[in-house]
Amino acid sequence: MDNSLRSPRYIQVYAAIRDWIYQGTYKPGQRLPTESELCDLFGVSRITTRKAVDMLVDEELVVRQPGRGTFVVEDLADAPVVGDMEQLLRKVERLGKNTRVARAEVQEQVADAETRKDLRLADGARVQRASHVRLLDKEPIGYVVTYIPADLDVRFDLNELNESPMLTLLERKGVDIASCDQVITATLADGRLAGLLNTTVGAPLVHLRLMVFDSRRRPVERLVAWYRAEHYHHHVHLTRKSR
Amino acid sequence: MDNSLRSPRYIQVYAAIRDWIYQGTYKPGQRLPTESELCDLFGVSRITTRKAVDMLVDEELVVRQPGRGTFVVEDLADAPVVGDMEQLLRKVERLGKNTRVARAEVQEQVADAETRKDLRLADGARVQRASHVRLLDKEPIGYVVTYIPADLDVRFDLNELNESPMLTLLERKGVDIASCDQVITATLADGRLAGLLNTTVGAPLVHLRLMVFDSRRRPVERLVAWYRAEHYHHHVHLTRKSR
DNA sequence: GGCGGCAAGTTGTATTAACATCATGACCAC
DNA sequence: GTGGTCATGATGTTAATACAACTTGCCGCC
Repeated sequence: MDNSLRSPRYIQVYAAIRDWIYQGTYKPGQRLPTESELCDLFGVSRITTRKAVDMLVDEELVVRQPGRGTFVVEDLADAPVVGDMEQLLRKVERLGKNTRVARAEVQEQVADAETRKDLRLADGARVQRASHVRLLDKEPIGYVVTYIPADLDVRFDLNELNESPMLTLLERKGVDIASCDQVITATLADGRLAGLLNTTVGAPLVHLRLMVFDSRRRPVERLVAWYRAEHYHHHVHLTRKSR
Repeated sequence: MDNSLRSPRYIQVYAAIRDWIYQGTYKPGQRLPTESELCDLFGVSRITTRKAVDMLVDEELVVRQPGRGTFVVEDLADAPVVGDMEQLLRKVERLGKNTRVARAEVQEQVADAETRKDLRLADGARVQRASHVRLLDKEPIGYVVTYIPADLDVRFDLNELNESPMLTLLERKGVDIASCDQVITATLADGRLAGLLNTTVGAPLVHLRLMVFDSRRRPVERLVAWYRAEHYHHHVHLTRKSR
């Protein structure tokens, strides 16, 4: 490692490994050299190497497997934006405090095909389905439907759901929420949604789908929501660790 | 720190400080105890403390100022989701390779009011405005307009813009891209957009606004885009560092 | 009075060291 | 053969320590 450069060594190591990956020296699924081999290769200590690899892990460019090694992730091609879920949890919690719910419903039922697929359930499996309209200053801003596998053994009643969002409740009930996938797109209000959201048919809506997983990557919640566009702005802030 | 718990010490320290912040023990703008004070408070080494604070910095809950201290960020309330910009850069680069552009235009002009505000320009300041329709398999999927301050002293021609997205070009020309803010919402196609995107008036569109900043937080690009909803799904993957 | 430089305090980077946890395969006892 | 045990090597966590870079305020010199 060249010490005359301004950038710290761990950045240089990070950039070098990152370039290996993007240039195909190490291909998806392949194992990287072990950390001590990397130490020897770059002539740095293990802490420095680990800090570099930590950055790659944060970017989800590589995954570490204790006892086995560090591997380039399989799906480099269309990796989604990666962020920190802690923020979503706080955001949802705040939303729950600053808004009210209306038309709340909850029932246990047999899962429909799409829910079965997303939650990886067998035919005829049961789910808890909860839905509500969310109000900001008595004005409806979104319609939210959530599905929870019945075999998760967590039950909700209407009072709870009026108080806190499902995600907050899940956590409070001890479900170890670990990650989620969020897909956002645009759609139009049909007659039913227009009625629920007090808007006109054809109004622009933000359509959000959320899958929540526990630490063993089992799906624990499926959420589908429609928000009135004028009340929903999905804000993402991205920063760069280095050059 | 309790060693009998399964979670590592740096996670415990992280959670403790995080809770201080959320519970108002340390308020926005306030300085946290110094790292060595934190070490004494929790009875851990500086490495452990730093790792905990690193996590808070990643979440943008606190900012470090070398030589001064570590401070709680000012705007806790509606902090956007924070992620890694490296991924966006790669994504944009791939998009440039997998799609084509049509109706590309570029010209230097006086900035309109909104662009002036976003790019923090004075009255009468000039910008380069570039616009194009992006095609996937000859089908228009989005209409993109970008504004670059003229005093950035970076010039583009149509050939370049046909080849690579603006963000890729900016980086290639040596602009040190450091962070960005992205806001996504839904809207409807008006007559002009419907024509450009080969769709109908009233079709659902994903509306994206992007502000790009350099390492000194100066705005270097403003991007406004409309994508046909069926061709744009904003995918976010969030993971959790701990409990 | 103003300016420069020094000292103290804080974060930034880096090393060496040790032990814990996990996965794997070889080996041995049954 | 089957199953348990152990050694090995990988990542995970933590410690003690040192020096560098930066900010700020104090203090003395001019």
